[in-house]
Amino acid sequence: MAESTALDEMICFQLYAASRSMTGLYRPLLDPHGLTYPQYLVLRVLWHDGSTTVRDLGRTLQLDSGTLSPLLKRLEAQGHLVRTRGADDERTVLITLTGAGQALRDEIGDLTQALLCSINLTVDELTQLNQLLLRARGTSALDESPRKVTPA
Amino acid sequence: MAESTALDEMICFQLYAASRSMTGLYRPLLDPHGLTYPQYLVLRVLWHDGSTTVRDLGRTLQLDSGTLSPLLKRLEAQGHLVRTRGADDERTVLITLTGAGQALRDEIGDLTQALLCSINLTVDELTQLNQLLLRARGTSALDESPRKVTPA
DNA sequence: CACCATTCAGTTGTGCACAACTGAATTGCG
DNA sequence: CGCAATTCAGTTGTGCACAACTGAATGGTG
Repeated sequence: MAESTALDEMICFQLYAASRSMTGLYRPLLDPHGLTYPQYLVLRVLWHDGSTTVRDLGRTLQLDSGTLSPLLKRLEAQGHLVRTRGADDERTVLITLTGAGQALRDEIGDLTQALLCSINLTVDELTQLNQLLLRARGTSALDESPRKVTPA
Repeated sequence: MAESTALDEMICFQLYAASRSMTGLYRPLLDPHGLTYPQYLVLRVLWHDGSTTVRDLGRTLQLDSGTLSPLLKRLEAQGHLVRTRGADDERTVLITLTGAGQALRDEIGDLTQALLCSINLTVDELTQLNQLLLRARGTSALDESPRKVTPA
C-alpha cells in the first residue's frame, strides 16, 4: 500500500502535464490557421456532425456555455460559422459552418501524421491509453450519454 | 490503417477531457482551503522539497514564470509562503513556506482515498496509465531533466 | 389557463496557460 | 576589464475553464 499511496495523485499531475503538452503539439499546426485547440475541437464536431446547438456541443466536448459562448463568438467573427436562434425553440442557438468554415477542413488537412511523429507511443499503446482514459473518466464503452461520436 | 488514423487525435481529446475531469475531482477537496489545483501542486512541491526558486518550480511543474508569478503572488497574499530575492544571485526568487503553509499540509491531509473512490481504475491500471502518460510526453524513466521528484 | 420549475445561452468575475516582451543581474569571451 | 549574450522573474495581452448568476423561453402541473 505504501508504494501506491501517492500513485493516483501522481497520475493527476501526469494527466495535467500530458494534456498541456499535447495542446502544445497542436499549437504550431493550428496557429497558421488562427485557431486554438478548443476551437479546432469545435470545428471537428461541426465537420463531422454538421449543424448543432450550443447545448449539444457542450455535451460532446464537456464544456459549458460560459466557455463555448465566447469561443463561438470568436469563430463567428473569423467567419467560420454563424449562430442562429432555433426556429422551434427560441432558447437554443444553432451553430452552422459557413463555406469558409467547411473549406478550413481541407486547408488544415490531416494532422494525424504530424502528431504521430511527436508522440513516441505505438498504436497498441495509444489504444490502451485511450481505453484507460475513457474508464478513468467513468465513461465506459456502454455509456448512456446522448452523444454519438468521440469528437477528436 | 483506416481504423487507427484518428486514434491519436481522439486521445488528445481524451487527455484534455480527463485532465479537466481530474481537476474537477480535486475542486471540492481544495475549495474549502481556498486552493486551486495548480496552487496545490506548487504546495506539494514545497512540502516535499522545501524552499525552491521560481525557476526550479517551473522545471518541476513544466510552467513558466508567466503562470507562476501571479500564482505565487496569490499564495503569498494568502500567507502560505514568502518570496525573497536570492542572496547570491539577485535574479532568482526563493520561495519558502510560512508556518501556515507548512500547517496546511496536515489540514488538507491525504486526498488519496477520496480520489481513489472517484476514479474507477485498479492500482494496476493506474500504474499502466502513469507509464503510458510518461512515455507519451517523451519523459522516459531515464530522463535527463534536473528535477528529482514527480510532484504530485 | 396560471404559475412555478426547468432549460438554454449568455455575462461576469477569477484563475490558470502561454506567447511576447521588459529590465535587471549574471556569465562568458575576447 | 568591457561588453554582448544569456538567465531570471515579472508584466501584458489573449484565450480558455468554470462558478455563479441573469433573463428569456419552454414545459409541466394543478
